[in-house]
Amino acid sequence: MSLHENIISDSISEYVSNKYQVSKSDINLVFQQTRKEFEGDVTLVIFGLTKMLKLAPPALGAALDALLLTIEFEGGPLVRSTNLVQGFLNISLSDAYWLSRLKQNSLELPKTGKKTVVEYSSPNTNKPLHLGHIRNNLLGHSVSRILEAAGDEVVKVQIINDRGIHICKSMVAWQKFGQGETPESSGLKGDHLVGKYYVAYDKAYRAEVAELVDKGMGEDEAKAKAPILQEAQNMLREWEAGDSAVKTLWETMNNWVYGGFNATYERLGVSFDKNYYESNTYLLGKDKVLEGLDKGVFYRKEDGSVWADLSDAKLDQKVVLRSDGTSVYMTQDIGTAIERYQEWQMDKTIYVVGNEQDYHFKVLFIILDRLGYDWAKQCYHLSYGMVDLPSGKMKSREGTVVDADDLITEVITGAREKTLELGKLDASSPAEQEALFAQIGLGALKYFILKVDPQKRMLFNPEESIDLNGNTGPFIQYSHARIKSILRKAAALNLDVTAEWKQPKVLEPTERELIQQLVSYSAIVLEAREKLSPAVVCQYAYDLATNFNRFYHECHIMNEERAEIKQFRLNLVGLTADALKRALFLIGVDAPERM
RNA sequence: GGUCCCGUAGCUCAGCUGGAUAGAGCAACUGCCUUCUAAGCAGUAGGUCUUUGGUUCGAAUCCAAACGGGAUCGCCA
Repeated sequence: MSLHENIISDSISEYVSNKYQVSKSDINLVFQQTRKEFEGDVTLVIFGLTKMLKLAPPALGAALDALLLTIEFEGGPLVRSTNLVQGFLNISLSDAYWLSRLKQNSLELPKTGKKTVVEYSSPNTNKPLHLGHIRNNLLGHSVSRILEAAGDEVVKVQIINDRGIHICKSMVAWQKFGQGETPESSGLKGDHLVGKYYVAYDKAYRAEVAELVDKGMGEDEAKAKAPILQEAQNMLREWEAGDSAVKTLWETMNNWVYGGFNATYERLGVSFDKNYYESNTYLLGKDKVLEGLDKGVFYRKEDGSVWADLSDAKLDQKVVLRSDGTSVYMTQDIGTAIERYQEWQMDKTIYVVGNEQDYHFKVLFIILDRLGYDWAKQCYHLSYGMVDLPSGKMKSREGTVVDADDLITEVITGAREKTLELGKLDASSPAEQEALFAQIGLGALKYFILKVDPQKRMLFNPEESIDLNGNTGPFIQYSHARIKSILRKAAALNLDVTAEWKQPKVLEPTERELIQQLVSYSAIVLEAREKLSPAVVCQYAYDLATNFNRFYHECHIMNEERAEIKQFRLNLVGLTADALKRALFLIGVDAPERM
């Protein structure tokens, strides 16, 4: 609730509770933003009150009107005027109030003293990153920045799934077909090189299965007995046994992949404070499962496999250790969670993982709870929807996956073409221009993805993702650059943008709207933290940019003749630029000084 | 089949702790660059908020069911 809502609310509660002998706690006032077609800044919905007090809206409205006009704020009236339409009391606040709010507005929020670990990305090391990872990365990174802006201490981590049969498949294929190829010799990015052999594996595997089926073997049997699969399985066993040749190859190929991932992360502008590797944590998970078995949290079947019985939580049985004693996905997530808590003692953990794993995390959190970890209740799965393409769902087997590196290159190319088309580039160096194209292209891509509510499945249309007009990242960047241009002009004339302004007699409507938007910044950050949704920030940034553009169109700034008003407007747009830049920062988008 | 998520304009999305005539952008059509960046501003047109029932003074919003789309229920990760 904002300041004026609190003041008005207190005042009305006091009045009503005294006059009508009702408890203050029963008085629930509903505020909403006044609709455009009515005059006012904020609207109090009084249906609830009229019902509780058994009064007609006009009678109550008149009483409240008189009351509101007496409220003082810093020596002047808080409320300029009100009007009642049915059960809606539209309230216009005084300009003095808004200007005071603007002067005291801060874009810094107090520290909460809470520590949050955000896990995101979590790639497998057998193939390059794709569009799905991009949504994941942008969400994780943006949520981290939002939490930080809201005052939390944030630790960004990724768990790298660096071990398992999928890696062995790439390794086997590289051994068979690779002829010693390396990123250097092939000129391929390391993750793409390893991905190439994962594809080669799959191709060989399917050929072998088809051949076995031709020879009369059943399909299921053929799938299990294809020689190349057996080679991969054998390699996994050798890996687990610590075979040095296998380990060396594994390390080599994984390092190629890490080099590739890091390059992609850097282009995307995301980062991590710490990496966890499944190869380091899966054994801890196994120990913890065995402890849990002793404590009766799990049970062992005759074949030796270990299970969690979650039927009392309306879930199924879930395997946590295979009959041969090796770990499954759940095992290592248990280990990682425990290790991480020991390391950070965090108040909250957020797992940014796609919604296809809703069930997995539900189970994981229950198991952690049953193992006796009270922090299990502070674990949260930030579940996001799949990314669809206009052609349908992404499927790696059908080659319809959008590669992350290709996509980044494409949006930058798109930004370059469209910017050159507009022909608005200042005389800047080629390097500076390229940097700008990257800022704009990625701004478009990030905004396009983050403006959608994380929980929803989204359609990714490559053409629309590089749009520069309308509700897009570049529109917001442009609004910021426009202000910067004005401020440069002011600086050239030795005008001090940060100097104190004198209060204009009357605010223009577009000025007032811009101020209202500016002072709601901190509330928006808190809402975004509450909802863990960068989309909230996107909407805010867009609204703020729209408000600025309307103001810009209605009011002169540098051409304003009245010096005091000019000074005020310079201040106002300066503050707007700051807020725009901060909001963009929260969604990982750069704010160019000119464009 | 069980569980979970989604269904709003031609398209992509807001709005969902119940409130006024359901909002943006794109696409279509009209205006506005001899004053601060037209990547902009103003406007026209476009909707039985999937359907049905319920709760309520009031439902896109809450509840139930149906229909449609998706995910998941592996000793894969």
